[in-house]
Amino acid sequence: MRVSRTQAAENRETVINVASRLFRERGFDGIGLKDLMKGAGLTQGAFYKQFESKEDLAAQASKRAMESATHRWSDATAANPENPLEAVISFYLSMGHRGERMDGCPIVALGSDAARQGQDVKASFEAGINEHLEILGRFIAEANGEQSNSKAMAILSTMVGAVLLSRVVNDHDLAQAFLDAATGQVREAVAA
Amino acid sequence: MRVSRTQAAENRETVINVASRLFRERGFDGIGLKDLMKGAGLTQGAFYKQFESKEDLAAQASKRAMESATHRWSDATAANPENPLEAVISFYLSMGHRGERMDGCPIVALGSDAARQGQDVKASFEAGINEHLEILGRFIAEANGEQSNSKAMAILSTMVGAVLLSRVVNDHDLAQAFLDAATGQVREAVAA
DNA sequence: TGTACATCAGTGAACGCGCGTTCACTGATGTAC
DNA sequence: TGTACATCAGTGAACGCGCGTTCACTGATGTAC
Repeated sequence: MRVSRTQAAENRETVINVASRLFRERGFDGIGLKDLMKGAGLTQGAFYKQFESKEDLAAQASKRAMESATHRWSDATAANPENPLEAVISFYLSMGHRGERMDGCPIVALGSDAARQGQDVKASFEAGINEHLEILGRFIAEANGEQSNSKAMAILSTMVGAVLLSRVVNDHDLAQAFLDAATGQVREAVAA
Repeated sequence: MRVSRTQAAENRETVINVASRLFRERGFDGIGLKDLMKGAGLTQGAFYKQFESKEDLAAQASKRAMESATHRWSDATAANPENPLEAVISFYLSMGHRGERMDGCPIVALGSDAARQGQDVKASFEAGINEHLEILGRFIAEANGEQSNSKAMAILSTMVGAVLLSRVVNDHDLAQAFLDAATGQVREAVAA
């Protein structure tokens, strides 16, 4: 049965939000359209009224996931507005973040998968990464007055790699050691 | 028809080698047993004479992929034996490595997928990561006399993150910038 | 403002297909004597 | 060393299942008058 335009638009947003979380948890290939739509309270048949293909949804959901990641950075800095960089670092390089794949950084959760996707998905990631770099660059400038894009890239690399490595090992102590080592190096890089 | 024990053992090794490459290229969910066996010159029916399940193969192939990654590090250092650390850094953080998912570092190619797998796959990664850390630690000690596990972890994090980030963006220049930024930071970290 | 009709978001079944896994069978290999 | 038999790696078809996608249908929404 037909549904109002605003309701349809809301449903679309819900599907994208649900997908952005379930893709992160299970991978693009790890969850089907049926379960994705069910998570949004709809049936699979409605999917193609809103999206061109699963790949199309993957691109939309990747964009949404990256946007929600920048929101989480904002939330983290709200707790420590005097030192936003330190706030981001300690949130990102925490065992809490390691544990929540579904709501955590999409680069870590989906990076290996995204590298195999088409250019639309990569464009979503690229846009989000540029946004992340801009925010990081601003915080670094606040911390030491230096305007360095390269430093932001190196720091993002270290943080992404450390959380990824912490997730692929069983050993909690080793996972923690990666996060700690990265924290130390990032702090040094900022100060340098 | 039956095949000699040595032939059967060789076939098993071939399947593991093929899987270690195809999993890296397409992900654990991106390639089926039929194509995996075909890549080894066998039919799918033979699979369960050699492996318990696809997950079992994933664990074996992950182990093999990590081992072949350490071999590549050795090859890289053979080209520049006086500065093995620099040899590894410049090989790992290159656009060439970015482009060859199938033969490149499994942590980058499969890290996000591995984080969703069972403990056997993670154990394979963990063992390979420890091996990588040991090699890195040795090279760092050669370079500056310092014995620091933490430094090896931070450097590995930076390198893994940089290649992952370079792969999820379409823009070649941005990809190159991530590799360059990481190269700079890793060199500084070694010198520090 | 009220009525008649066209639109279209959502439903649920169906499509063909490839998946991981199982199985009866084959025939060369390995073993027992 | 030669023969008879048991073993078992590999074959190819079949299993049930879930996948992404399509489609006829429904009925409330939106539009035209």
